[in-house]
Amino acid sequence: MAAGELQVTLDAVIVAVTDETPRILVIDGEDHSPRLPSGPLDPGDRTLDRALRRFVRQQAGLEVGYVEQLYTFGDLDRSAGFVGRPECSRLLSIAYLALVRESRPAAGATWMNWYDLYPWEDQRAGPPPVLGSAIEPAVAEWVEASPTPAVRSEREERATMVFGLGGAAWDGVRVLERYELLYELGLLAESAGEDPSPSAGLGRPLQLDHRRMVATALGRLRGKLTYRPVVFELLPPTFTLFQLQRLVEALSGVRLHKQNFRRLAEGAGLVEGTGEVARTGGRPAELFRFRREVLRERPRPGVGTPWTRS
Amino acid sequence: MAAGELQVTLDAVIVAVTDETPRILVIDGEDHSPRLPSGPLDPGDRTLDRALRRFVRQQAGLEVGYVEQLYTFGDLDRSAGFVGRPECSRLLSIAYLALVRESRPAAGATWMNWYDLYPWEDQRAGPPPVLGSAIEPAVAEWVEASPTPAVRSEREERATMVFGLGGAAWDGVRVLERYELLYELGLLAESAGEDPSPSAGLGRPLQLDHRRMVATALGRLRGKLTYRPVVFELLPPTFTLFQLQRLVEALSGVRLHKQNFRRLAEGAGLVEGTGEVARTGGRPAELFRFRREVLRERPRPGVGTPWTRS
DNA sequence: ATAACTAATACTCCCTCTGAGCATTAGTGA
DNA sequence: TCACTAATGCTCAGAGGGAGTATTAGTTAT
Repeated sequence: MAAGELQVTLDAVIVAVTDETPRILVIDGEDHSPRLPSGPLDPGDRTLDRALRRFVRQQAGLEVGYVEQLYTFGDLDRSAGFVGRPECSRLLSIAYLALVRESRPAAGATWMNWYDLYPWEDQRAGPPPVLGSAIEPAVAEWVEASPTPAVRSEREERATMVFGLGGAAWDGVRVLERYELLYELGLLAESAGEDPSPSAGLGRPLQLDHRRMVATALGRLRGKLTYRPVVFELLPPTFTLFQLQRLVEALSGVRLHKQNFRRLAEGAGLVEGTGEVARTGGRPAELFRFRREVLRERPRPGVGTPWTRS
Repeated sequence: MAAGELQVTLDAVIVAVTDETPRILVIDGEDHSPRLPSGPLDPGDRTLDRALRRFVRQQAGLEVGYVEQLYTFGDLDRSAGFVGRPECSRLLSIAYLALVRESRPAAGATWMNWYDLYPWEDQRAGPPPVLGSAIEPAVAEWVEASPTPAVRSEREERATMVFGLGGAAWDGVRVLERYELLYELGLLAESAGEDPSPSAGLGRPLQLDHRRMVATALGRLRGKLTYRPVVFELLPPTFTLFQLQRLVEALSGVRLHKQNFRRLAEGAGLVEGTGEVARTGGRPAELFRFRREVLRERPRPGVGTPWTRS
């Protein structure tokens, strides 16, 4: 690969949720860490969208439904520290988010729990231990080590915003910003440099900057939940309200108040009961379906989540 | 240019607001319509961001502050109907949104009212006449012309969602969706095809698909207003609350309730008074400044707008 | 059978946010 | 001094949403 050469690929973050675990599809790298499904931009593809669906079909044997462009990555240091990629060539990757219902496994591809990549993002059982044991001390130290008061103020602001330190609110959407701060602090395997790094509990890396891409996807998805009915792309056509709630909790990483969730979902006209019931282990639950008409009634239908823990 | 060749550019939607008019920077095309500032991706640019700032400096003599990546356009039909571009070559454009404070004009570049591109988006003086005279009839006709009930239902849903027909709410953020529907209906100059097109009042086109890019930018900016304090990028360091309100109105295309706007801006801790006052023609107004601390206090600080007209 | 358990569903309370309007104040210019 | 302009202050009502209590309808263990 010559210096200055430009290579363009499409990368896909394919998300499915089974058993309250959000997963992404990764391709096993033999001696490397796993990587995202990714394909070249073929001159024959009329649209980028089609190109993406084509190579996802080829590589993962998957027919994706919902697809959305995420971000285009093209900085020169993307492959920093990664063997086999000269830094002088530019790698341009157009990342996509795709949601699928069924999670049929595919040859060479694996479903991977996305909280294995970002353990600190799963707050369903309260703040994860890594936060207190490794992250918050490191961030606090970084703030302390500020060379000037101005820098210190900047760092404080960032720490507060991003990790909700100092009693501030934790914003579930800021996945990427948290990832980037940890990256800068050298806490992640892919940024640790020569230091063997104390990356215990700080998640598994992916190839190149794919972990950053997935962070982008996660943040985007969490944000979109609240104003577009995207959850239903991940559900079977009929489901109980509790299933829906568990799904939203899995994606947002937060526990929700059951009764309020019901009220919200029904009150917003997001779902409607089918008369059928499902046996669930306790009192049988009514089965619901997505109410498409809500799109006509409300400008921004979605499932609200309290992003804040005080 | 050979078939199958790939050309990558960065395109910039640079926004400034003066006198309650949001404007974008365009480069005058001699015999074509205006185009966005756009530059090649240089191998020497370490990051895409820097590449953008560099060529904006070169082409428009402008130093931009806030910069955000918007979307990457790469479908094959992007240059459809545009002279001088064979359709077999793929044009990949990474579009950016940039906000600037001062609007010093630049040689070869002009500031253009963005509502000249989308007259239907400015609802500050009530629904613009084009909506009733041209758009709504055309959309209604399109719905009527549905071949099957299923298609009809889809079209109805889309018309309702996007243009707020049938008493539904108008969502200011859906700029791109409105543009795309009008495009599909053949109402816009760039989509009219052989038909000379009745594009009166339907806005001026830009080169290639640049009008679509600006629509993306506008929608994104309107959305971002509500949860990030981006407005202040467009304001001088010190301003009156009414100035701020006029700015938000200009961007969102909607009139706001003055007293409530004040309460909101102050109550949310978004701004703080400097003791100074400005002579405004009536009772002097206090000058305010952006309160940076709000970033630490609130997870998603922004100026709310009622996106809905019933 | 009956009790213990699980999970769904119903309802209440209260606080905040926000849309809308009325009222007052402090300047400018005829 | 009055008319006018624009800023500022205040009230009120309804919607939304966070949190808790109570009730119901099943399953499972004894």
